[in-house]
Amino acid sequence: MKLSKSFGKTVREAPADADMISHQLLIRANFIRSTGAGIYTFMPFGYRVIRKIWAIMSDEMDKINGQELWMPNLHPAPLWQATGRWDSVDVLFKLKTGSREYALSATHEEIVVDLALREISSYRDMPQMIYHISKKFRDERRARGGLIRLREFVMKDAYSLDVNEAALDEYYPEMVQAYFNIFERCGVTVTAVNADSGNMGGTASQEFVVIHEQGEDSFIACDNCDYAANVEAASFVREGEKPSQLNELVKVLTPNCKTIAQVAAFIGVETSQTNKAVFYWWTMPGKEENGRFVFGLTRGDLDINETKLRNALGGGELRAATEEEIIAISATPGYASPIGLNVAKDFEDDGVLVIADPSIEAGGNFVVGANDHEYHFTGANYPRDFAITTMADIAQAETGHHCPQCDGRITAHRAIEAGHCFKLGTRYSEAVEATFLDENGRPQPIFMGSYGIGLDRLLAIIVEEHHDKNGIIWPAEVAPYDIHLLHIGKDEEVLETAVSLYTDLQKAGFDVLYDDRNARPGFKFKDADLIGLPWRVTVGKRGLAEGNVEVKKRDADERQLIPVGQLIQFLIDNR
RNA sequence: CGGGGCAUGGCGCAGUUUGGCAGCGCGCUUCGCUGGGGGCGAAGAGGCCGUGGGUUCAAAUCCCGCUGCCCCGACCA
Repeated sequence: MKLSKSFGKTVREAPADADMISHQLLIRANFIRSTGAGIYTFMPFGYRVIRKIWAIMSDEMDKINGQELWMPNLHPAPLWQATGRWDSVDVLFKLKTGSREYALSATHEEIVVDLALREISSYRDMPQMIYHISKKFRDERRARGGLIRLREFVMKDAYSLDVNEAALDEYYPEMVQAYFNIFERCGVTVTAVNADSGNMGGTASQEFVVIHEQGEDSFIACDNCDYAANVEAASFVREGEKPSQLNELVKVLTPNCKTIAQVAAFIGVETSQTNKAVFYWWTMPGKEENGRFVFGLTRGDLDINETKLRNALGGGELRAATEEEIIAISATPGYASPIGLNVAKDFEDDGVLVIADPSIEAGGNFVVGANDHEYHFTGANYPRDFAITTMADIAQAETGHHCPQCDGRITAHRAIEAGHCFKLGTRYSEAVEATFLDENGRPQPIFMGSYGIGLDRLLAIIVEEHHDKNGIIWPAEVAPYDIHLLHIGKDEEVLETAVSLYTDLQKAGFDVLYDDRNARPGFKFKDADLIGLPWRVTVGKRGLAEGNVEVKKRDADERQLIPVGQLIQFLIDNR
């Protein structure tokens, strides 16, 4: 490609509101252009990188017996209604035309399970793994970070179909390894962590995360062992002992102490010597009218993780309870505890659902609300002084907590989610009765797995990890071109040499970007650094007088003079 | 969806406080000089000041509504 003919051009300044480095550099270097919030055009350079990543993914998927196909992006509504996700997936783009309704492809489980229903009839038809690379559309409430969170994006999604859970369990690690291979070939350092499977449903999932302070995800990793998990799935040891002697329950006046920090300071104890109550209104999907009050209880120094709480409840939606709802269960906002409330004995019982974190037993003689305005109790102990409905791990893991696997401490990291693997099990196949006949002629549900990586996000992550103050530094396998060729000055011999190198390098199998513009050298060098191809070859009068051209790797400081005749062999040797 | 910010030529910005000719840098066109890290000079093109209403002799500037974009949070397959 001759730079003088390429579509679009590099710009000196990125839009001021581009916050992430990848966003700034990709715009400046003419890889992407914004078309709307969370909607981008891939310019020719950017699209070449997408195709390079695409090739890596196809290669790794094919190696584990994947078959690439191409599924549609317009999904008839009945397919999504059949799995129940037409109503439960709130980022789904829906279209209506006449009497027909469609969803834009937010993901492709519905299409796959529909295909499986038609194509898989016997255990002999499995195992299968199919995948494709195509557009996804999600009505994100807030697109952000350039290519990090988009409304329209490109995803590689793969789906495995197996006869039973054991077969899925056996295949799953191959996919995880393929994921590590993909990320490694793209030059990205990932950590695999156990994660919550969220709306996807299923039995297990792993997230591939890249540590990044501007990431929107966070995960927990042990400083000492290999324990790692998304905060929504991370556990930790509740440190603290029950006191040997239980104090008496005493009601004390605590004026203006509505927060844990205030009451702890007023009484003169650590926040870990208190209990924290958080109130939610919980609704199961499709049963909005049958909402229930949920009382979440943890030790005062810990926070409730809503996803963990939701999982403890078996799903559904949570929102903060209103003051009226709190008063309606006879609790006092700011001074609440389960003491004196009609606590449900179990989920069937009508009382108040109290979900408590085990941390309320790691300690004792707590300060808790007295359900009376401006009063707290001291010396509160479970189960002596109050009942709960159930105990569950609902507290958020934080930096400094004790690792659940070893003696180490855990640290919370901000991260970008680069990929996700789910063991879906029979969540989708049962919804549409996608079954097959086993060896005994009995119908069995298909066991599915689904595995996704966002290509645009991955491209952005590559830039986040591979750049310097001058521009992008593309890893060789994903670079849009191999060589940035440029000439300096107007000297006839220089021009002729550059033009013939342009042809010869391409004949030797290299992808070459030739800066043939009549521009000053500094200008060309700045552009070369910005675009960030692995090799820069400079033809100038000075070097050529000695029969040399200058070769520089983008990520190295030193330049080498190579005789023109040996350039191709040099580049092949150093590929 | 809650909070905050921004909207002036392709990009980056000034001008808005205190209403009175729409400006600067980069980029673009033409010409000349220059030629190893975004060079210099000269002459040009390009803007309904996001949008709808209002106040006023007069609105980029003041008032009200709307839209778009960015950031934080919530949510997230």
